[in-house]
Amino acid sequence: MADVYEALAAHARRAILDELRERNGQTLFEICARLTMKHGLGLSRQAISQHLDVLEGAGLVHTRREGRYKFHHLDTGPLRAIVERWPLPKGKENR
Amino acid sequence: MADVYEALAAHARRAILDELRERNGQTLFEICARLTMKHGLGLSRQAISQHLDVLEGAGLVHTRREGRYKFHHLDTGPLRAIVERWPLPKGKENR
DNA sequence: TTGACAGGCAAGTACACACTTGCATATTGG
DNA sequence: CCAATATGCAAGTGTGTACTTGCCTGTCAA
Repeated sequence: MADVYEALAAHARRAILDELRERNGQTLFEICARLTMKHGLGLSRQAISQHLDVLEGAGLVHTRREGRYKFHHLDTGPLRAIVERWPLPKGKENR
Repeated sequence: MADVYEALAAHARRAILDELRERNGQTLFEICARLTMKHGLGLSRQAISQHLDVLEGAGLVHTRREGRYKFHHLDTGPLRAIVERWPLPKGKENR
């Protein structure tokens, strides 16, 4: 299981998280299309699939299989470990 | 200026942040010694120095020069960008 | 069934970066 | 001044990993 920090290290993976935050539960092909269109990333399907594996390994993405579709869901929970490890300065914890 | 995500990607840099959280304002040599002792990392001085440069570039560490000493201070502020970009699930924002 | 669609597996390539080695620069104490 | 301390600079090496290419498996509709 890869750690959260490694998962966040790649620009493409952060873009995927952005995409899932905007529209949760997308399939691999949807993510491919939208990443190419909106974020201007020209990545192959396999590249994105590999990134999704890393994100899932870090617990940032959960998947749900349905027939020939596989839907990807964002889970920001693991990010809490970051701000718990190095607490933020007081004043605005709740945005 | 390197981004926060890249800065957090390396295990050694996270250990340095841990060390600074425990005892703020350390010099390079102090960090070297304590990393070797407590965290069991066998890194050269230059390696740690390079890591500190990255952390400073990401705004996670600020430095203060004083004679031949250079003190390193932790700043967790940039971490806020992470939880603002992908908000945490409701319920426990303030631990 | 056949064909189209959605996804998975595996090996190869290329570049980034973590780490080292060697030398140079500044500050302080004797 | 001289030696020790604390740090900086620069080039080289090697491994990890992001990305590609090629092929295979599974699901649905006609």
